[in-house]
Amino acid sequence: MLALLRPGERYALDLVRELGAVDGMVTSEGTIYPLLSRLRRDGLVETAWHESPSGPPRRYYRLTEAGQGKLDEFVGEWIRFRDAVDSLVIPKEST
Amino acid sequence: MLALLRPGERYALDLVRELGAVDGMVTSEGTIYPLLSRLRRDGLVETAWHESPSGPPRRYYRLTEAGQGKLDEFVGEWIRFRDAVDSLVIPKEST
DNA sequence: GCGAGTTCCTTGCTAAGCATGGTACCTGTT
DNA sequence: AACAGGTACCATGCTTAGCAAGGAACTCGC
Repeated sequence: MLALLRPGERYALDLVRELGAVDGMVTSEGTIYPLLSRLRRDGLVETAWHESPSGPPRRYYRLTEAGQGKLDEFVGEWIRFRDAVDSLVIPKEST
Repeated sequence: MLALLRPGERYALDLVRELGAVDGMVTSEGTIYPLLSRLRRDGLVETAWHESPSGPPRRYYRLTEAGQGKLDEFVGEWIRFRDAVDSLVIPKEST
């Protein structure tokens, strides 16, 4: 989620659609809205309302400093976790 | 969990220690006993009691056919998920 | 027969995912 | 002006998972 916001601000439904388009990812509004609320509560994202060209106003989410830091931290954890799972899950070659 | 059992049968505390020794992994008894029970309930592992050289008897877990299949299936999902997260999380180079 | 080490498992709290449903705004049509 | 359809927000309620904590039971050495 935080990574999706790195390039710039986005609104919720847009994020849902983006994730849905990525192979191997699953999400729905019921997941994303509570998640974004938590990120906001924890100060990792900020929001601002902007008008929409077609519909009600949108709440745009933007990374904070803390959010950027948390993302960097997560990337490190992810790399370690990923490599750990790889080492367990992918059979070693014995050739 | 299933991957840890691929090489052969193991008992629960042994699995906890193995996971604890892997960098980036966290577990505890409170997590894996319920997990192993679920795997057994779902027919993905079988168990057998063997005596221990030092303590009460141990319950050894072994992959079933179904468990092997589930593991293979998971590996495919893992690869797709892993690559999806990588593509989102790791900044692309613009050089 | 008692304490220490080992092994098994359960209970209870908390948090997350997600389907569902509900509200509000905007625009175009009648 | 009403209303229908699309867009966007968010909350409720169910289910499940993780995990710390605690408890029972076996074995061995003293």
